[in-house]
Amino acid sequence: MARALGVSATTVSRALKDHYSIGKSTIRKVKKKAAEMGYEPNAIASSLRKKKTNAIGVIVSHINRPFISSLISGIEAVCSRYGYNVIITQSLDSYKKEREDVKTMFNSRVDGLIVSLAAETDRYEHFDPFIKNNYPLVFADRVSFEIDTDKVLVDNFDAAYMATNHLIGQGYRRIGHLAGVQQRHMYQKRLEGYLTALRDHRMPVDENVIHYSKLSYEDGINGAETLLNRDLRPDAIFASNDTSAIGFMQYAEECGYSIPDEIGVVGFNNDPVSSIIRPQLTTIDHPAVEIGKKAAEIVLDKVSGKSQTQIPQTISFKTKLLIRNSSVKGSPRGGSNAS
Amino acid sequence: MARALGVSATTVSRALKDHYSIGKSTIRKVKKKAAEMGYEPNAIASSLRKKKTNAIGVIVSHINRPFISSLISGIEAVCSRYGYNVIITQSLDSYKKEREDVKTMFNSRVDGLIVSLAAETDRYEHFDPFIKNNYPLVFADRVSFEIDTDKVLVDNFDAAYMATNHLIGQGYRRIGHLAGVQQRHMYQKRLEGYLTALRDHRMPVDENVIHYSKLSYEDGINGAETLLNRDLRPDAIFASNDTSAIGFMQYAEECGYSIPDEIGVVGFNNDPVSSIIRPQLTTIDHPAVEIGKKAAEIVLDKVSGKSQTQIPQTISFKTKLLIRNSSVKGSPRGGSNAS
DNA sequence: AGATATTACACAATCGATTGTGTGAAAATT
DNA sequence: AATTTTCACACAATCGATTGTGTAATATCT
Repeated sequence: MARALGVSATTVSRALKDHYSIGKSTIRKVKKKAAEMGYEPNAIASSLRKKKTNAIGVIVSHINRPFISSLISGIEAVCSRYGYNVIITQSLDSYKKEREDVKTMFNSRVDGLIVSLAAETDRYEHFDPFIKNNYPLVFADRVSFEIDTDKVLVDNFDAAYMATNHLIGQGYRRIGHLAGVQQRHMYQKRLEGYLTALRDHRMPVDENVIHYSKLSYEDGINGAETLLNRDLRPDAIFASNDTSAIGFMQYAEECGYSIPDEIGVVGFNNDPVSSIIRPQLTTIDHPAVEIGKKAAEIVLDKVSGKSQTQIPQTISFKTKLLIRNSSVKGSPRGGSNAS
Repeated sequence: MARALGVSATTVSRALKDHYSIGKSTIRKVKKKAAEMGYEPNAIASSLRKKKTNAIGVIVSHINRPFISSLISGIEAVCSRYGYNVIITQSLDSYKKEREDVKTMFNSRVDGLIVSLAAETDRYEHFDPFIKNNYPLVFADRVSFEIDTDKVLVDNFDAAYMATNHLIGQGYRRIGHLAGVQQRHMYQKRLEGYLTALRDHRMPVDENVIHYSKLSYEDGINGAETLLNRDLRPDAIFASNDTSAIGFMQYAEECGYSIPDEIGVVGFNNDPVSSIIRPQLTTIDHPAVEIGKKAAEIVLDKVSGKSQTQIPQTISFKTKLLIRNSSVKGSPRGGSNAS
């Protein structure tokens, strides 16, 4: 292309990169010409030759969810800093779509792939192309331990334990749980942490105060409707996400229960809404952006060959319990913008 | 590659696409072999040759915002259906970053570009590579009329007019406004719609009840603090987004004002939080996903050559006013899950 | 049977940047 | 002055799929 300015393509290519074998005057000349004719190198051709696309693939369930979009934001921030593009698809929690997405990503020859698994997924052969070719593959947040890859997640067990422990410490005696799909490891761990905390305090475990669902706002309402009508209703609830916790809380209030005095509520994720809702929701701070950043760093380290270890690592972030008004008896209903 | 099975690359390439000039038996043979050796075509090479990447670029300000992530979700849904990848970058509302992003997108040779402008942006030369090469370029939501491209947005004037009109109809007599950065066309139009509604009802316009900001939650609080301490405080507010509306509302409540009886509040966007907060927030339903879908459709139509017209079109979505409790005097504070 | 049409595939160029190797010319060395 | 070293650049192959053209082999027709 730019060889219409007298020199060979070789020279142009090398001049633009300050190659040692090109004369200084030529470099200046080429750069000037390139600038004035608005020349931009074709990344496609470069990718083909270098077998490197400078693109990282990301597969998530739904882009428009607070947690997921923060995750992506973190990934993009890191990738962009290192000159990598981010290609995104959403599996919509469908195993089939996820399969296709993985294939698409592979065909696009992304340099690495970050995945937050679809809810449906319970087999993992579709990741074989990446595994077998030793392409960087990192699972973020929604991971599976049935496949041997790098994983970045939070310590769900610990977080759930903290949350439940907190409710116990606040004097609640019959703590229920809104549990998620047990297919996903994260929700299993949250249930386990909850159960273990109860047992450690020699409190009875009652399956009747555990409600399984997909944790939507409506599921929270349904959960409240179900659990609060039991003979022995719970006097507190630990929900596996904020959305369902708020559904639960609002239904309980409509039934005339006072939060937190009669029923304590703890959520999970620290969605923006949790600090805006009144009473403010006690929840687990989930470092979504950090997880995204870390996942991206791992992938990029592998891509650049910086990372030595071939054995997959699992990075587990510690979470923080954010104690707010929904779980502390005697709290004011509104105000006190302490987040 | 797959020519290690007896035939030429030509034949393989054509067999996989059921080219007419390839024998049926050969096609079957090639496909079988390809399947069993897990052959996947290299999209990069294909892109280079066909000058088509099957990728659409998306530049937004911040990925992790309810509105933006929904926009992206819509874009991805359409692109994915037509076999296109979505490459995303976030400008972080920086003009400089947006510039770089556009260049990156161009170098990646995306087949089309969808942009929601950075708040800072007030020049548009960086889009020249797309304009001059006649690559599809569509602005979504945060558009500018200083550059001649396709645009997809909502009728901000009409929405603001409706919102203000509604407040007037509810008997509020001194309606304030939380206005956004006037750099952006959308916030100008919302201000105009607000002003026009007032004038049409022969109500006085008072700059003292208009508060300009970036519309964060804190900006909403500041706005309330400022406006409610004026000699003639507003008895209602129309905010240019939900986030600031909620900040305003909560601060007002903390000051002891009753919403909606003493002060009416209307937001903009229909963020998820708006129907969860109590009192539920009257707001404008902003079809973010639809805007994303439409923008993607326009781009893809141009890419595939379906679209005849060369003259840029502006698609303006009508919005709906969602009347909830924050603006209807005598409404109950909580409950009534009518969204 | 000979001529024409059809079928089935291979050849070779191409997309645009990259990179190892080759080669003149200028500079440095003995 | 002859030789070695350094410098500055061009040649040509390559990445892998695509595509217009060429050409055998088979089928169809008169």
